[in-house]
Amino acid sequence: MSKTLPCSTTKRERRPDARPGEILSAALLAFSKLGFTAARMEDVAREAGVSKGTVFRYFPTKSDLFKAVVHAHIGPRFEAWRELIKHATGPTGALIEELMLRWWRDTGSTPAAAISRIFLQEAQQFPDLAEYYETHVIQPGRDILQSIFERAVAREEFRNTDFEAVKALAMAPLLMLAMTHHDSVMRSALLAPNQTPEQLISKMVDVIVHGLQQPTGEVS
Amino acid sequence: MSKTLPCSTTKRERRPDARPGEILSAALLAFSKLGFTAARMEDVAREAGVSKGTVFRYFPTKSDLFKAVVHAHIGPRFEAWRELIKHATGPTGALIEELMLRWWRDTGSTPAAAISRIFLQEAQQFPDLAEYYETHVIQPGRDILQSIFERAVAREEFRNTDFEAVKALAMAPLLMLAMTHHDSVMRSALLAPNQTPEQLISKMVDVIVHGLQQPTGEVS
Amino acid sequence: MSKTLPCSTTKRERRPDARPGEILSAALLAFSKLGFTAARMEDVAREAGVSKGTVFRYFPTKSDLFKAVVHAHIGPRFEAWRELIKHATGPTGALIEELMLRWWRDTGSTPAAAISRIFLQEAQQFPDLAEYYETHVIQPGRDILQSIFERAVAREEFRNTDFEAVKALAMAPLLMLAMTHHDSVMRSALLAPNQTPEQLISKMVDVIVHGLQQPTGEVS
Amino acid sequence: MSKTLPCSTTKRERRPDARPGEILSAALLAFSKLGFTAARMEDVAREAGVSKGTVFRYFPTKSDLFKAVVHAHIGPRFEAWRELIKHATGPTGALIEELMLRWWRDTGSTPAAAISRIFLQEAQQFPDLAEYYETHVIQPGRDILQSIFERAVAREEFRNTDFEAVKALAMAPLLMLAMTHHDSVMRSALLAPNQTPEQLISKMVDVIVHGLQQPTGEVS
DNA sequence: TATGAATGAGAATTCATTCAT
DNA sequence: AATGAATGAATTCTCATTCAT
Repeated sequence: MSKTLPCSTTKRERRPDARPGEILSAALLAFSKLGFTAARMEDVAREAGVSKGTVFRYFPTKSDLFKAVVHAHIGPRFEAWRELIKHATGPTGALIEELMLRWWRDTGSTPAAAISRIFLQEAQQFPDLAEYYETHVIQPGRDILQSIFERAVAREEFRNTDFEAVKALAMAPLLMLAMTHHDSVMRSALLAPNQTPEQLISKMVDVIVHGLQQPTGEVS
Repeated sequence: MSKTLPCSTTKRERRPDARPGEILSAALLAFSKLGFTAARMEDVAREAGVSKGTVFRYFPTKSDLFKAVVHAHIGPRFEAWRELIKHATGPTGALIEELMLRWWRDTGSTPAAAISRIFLQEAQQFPDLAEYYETHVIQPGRDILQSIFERAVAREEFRNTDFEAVKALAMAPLLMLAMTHHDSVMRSALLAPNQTPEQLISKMVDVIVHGLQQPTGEVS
Repeated sequence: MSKTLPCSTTKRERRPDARPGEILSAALLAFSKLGFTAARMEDVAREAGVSKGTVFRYFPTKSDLFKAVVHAHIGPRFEAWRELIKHATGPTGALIEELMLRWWRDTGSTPAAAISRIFLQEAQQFPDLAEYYETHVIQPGRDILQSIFERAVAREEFRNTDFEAVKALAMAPLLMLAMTHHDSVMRSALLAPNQTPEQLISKMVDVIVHGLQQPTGEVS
Repeated sequence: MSKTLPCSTTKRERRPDARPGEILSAALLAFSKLGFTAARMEDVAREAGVSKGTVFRYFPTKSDLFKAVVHAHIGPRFEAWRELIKHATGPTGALIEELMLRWWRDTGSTPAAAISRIFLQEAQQFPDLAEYYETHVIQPGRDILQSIFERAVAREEFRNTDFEAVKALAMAPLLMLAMTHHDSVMRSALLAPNQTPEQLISKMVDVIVHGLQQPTGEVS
């Protein structure tokens, strides 16, 4: 039955090194569409173009796969951002806008953004991941914003204040934007019908920066 | 023959009027902990102190139960808010702060807030609910904010601008706060260690209001 | 809350004596539509216009209910038929036709006919019922046919032969007719499009009687 | 050969080609014993020697399994019968007897006969199957009988008459025989204690053929 | 006695995981 | 190493039966 001629053409392309990456991409897609519980390993396998068994060869359990997805997409660009801040010369408002638009372009608008959404739902099932996330994503993010604000105070652009709330004010809309970007219903909660995410980001930065500027006159 | 030996606490109680509400509460809890897919109907039953069968007596399917949970907790206080706005006499900043603190107290900090989080993850499975949510929650919310801003412009408190982004700026942190409030990891993404949600809200309103005030001087 | 005035009008008609009969009728209907397993006790209750609890008051289990249905509709008219045979004077063909048409009118075309169909499917689950059926329905039926054939031989209408097969030949189409009468698909297996059951019965009797008549000539 | 070794080690076997057939056989057995509703998928699995999951791998739902069972056993031999008729030379009585005995041997006495019984009880649940059955089993069956009768008329063996009733007279006992063959109680309704199905069939054909022969003398 | 709410064993179906090929 | 057939525990949902009212 299975007599194969001694033909040298290998029908299947062998890319064993590429496999894990393809599986991770497929898994990110599956998890972002359905969440951790509802996504099926078979979906991941099909999307990755391999068999179920192969997925399990690289990632022994579904949880392992999820953790690997998170690790593969997490905490990537802090170094680049720190460089940007270090060498920035212009006004802080423009710097913040630049950083936010970059984050949106590189992370928020990509499938990786779904990870935050999944975390929001299922972090409790992965306490070790959650700790990792806290250490490698949340804290660095807050630190970077803090350094920007301190720079702005030093440059006498912003009044000195408690910046904790401002960080939340700046990060929350971005995260919401990212988390809702692939869901038509929830997206409309943030984004007006003809508004692009980039426009929203620019405008928000504008309001925040205004709100933080040195008071030229009195404040209510 | 009668195998029922210990008259333990398994008393049947007939309280048909109370059951649906109890089940709904239990379901909200279960869904908010695990999400729609991962929550088991048996969890709901145990939490409500009834048997599996009883849950199904009142809610024929898991989807029906979820929809009932949403309907029971959705779109509640718009009328009260509109009244508040209509009779408000003080500065707009104080009005916004009052509204947001109320929302937090009445909704955001309660288990009902989990509904938004579940929606974020699984709305696609419930298109009819999503439409309802859009109509009865999101749109009214946006409209109320819009009316506040217009009032402030009329009173010459705020400069006139495109308020779409401001709405997002105001709503996103509240939603994030609500969605992360019951998860220790994600909560720290927004809230600084010793900060209360109320403090965060007040401070954020302060920054936004500042950012919208009539320019006393020039803007960068 | 439920204060009822000392009004003497009883809202509900009390017919405790009629209850079991109504439940049996409802059960026959339900069983005939869906079979024993698929029919639900609640269907029976609703059809009978009582509550589930009431059904169980009269018939402790579903099996008991089924057995009661069978007993209520079984083995009914043998005496009447025996009388008819005893006093018959005309040709045997007419007698058989008369008996068959009566059976069809009184039993085969009524809901009671469904019992045979259900039996066919589920007799194994009710061995005691099956024995009862054998004793009180099948044997008497065969005996009556036997007596008719013997009468016909005595009257020199029929040639003497082994009548066992003839009984099967006579009974099978009637039973099939009864069992398929309420199912449009299977009914067409027997009944031609514009044929009535009565026409079919008459014609079949005609053929059988012909086949049994004294040979006037030779037989192949 | 096909007896499973009494070795208790539950070895997994991979025989994807053989599985569907084995499952179908097991399902036919289970359905014929209990009917569609009462048969459990686990029964089918155990009978087939596989796990529940394996049954569902090949047949996604219980209905699908039943439909597959029907298709596997339905309407098979019409071509063979038509050939037989075309080349028949002898008397029609012998031809009919031959056909009926063949049907009994090849279909009526096999487990496949149970399909008719299940249909009789539960066809309403499968309207598409019912239509298929009507088209591919019932109609061809009637057509074949019709062609035999017309041949007999042409050969002047049978008097010309309306054959619709005769078809019913011929088919009903066969179907009843098949449907009751595996149930000891109902079987005795048709078959006398020491009678074989083959004897019954031969004798019935004899009576019918007699009843249809050209009248040598007068007819009632 | 009648009701229908409550129960829980059981059935169909799903899917992470295993393992023969 | 790769495949996908096979497994069975877990999950939704059903319904005969029980029992508080």
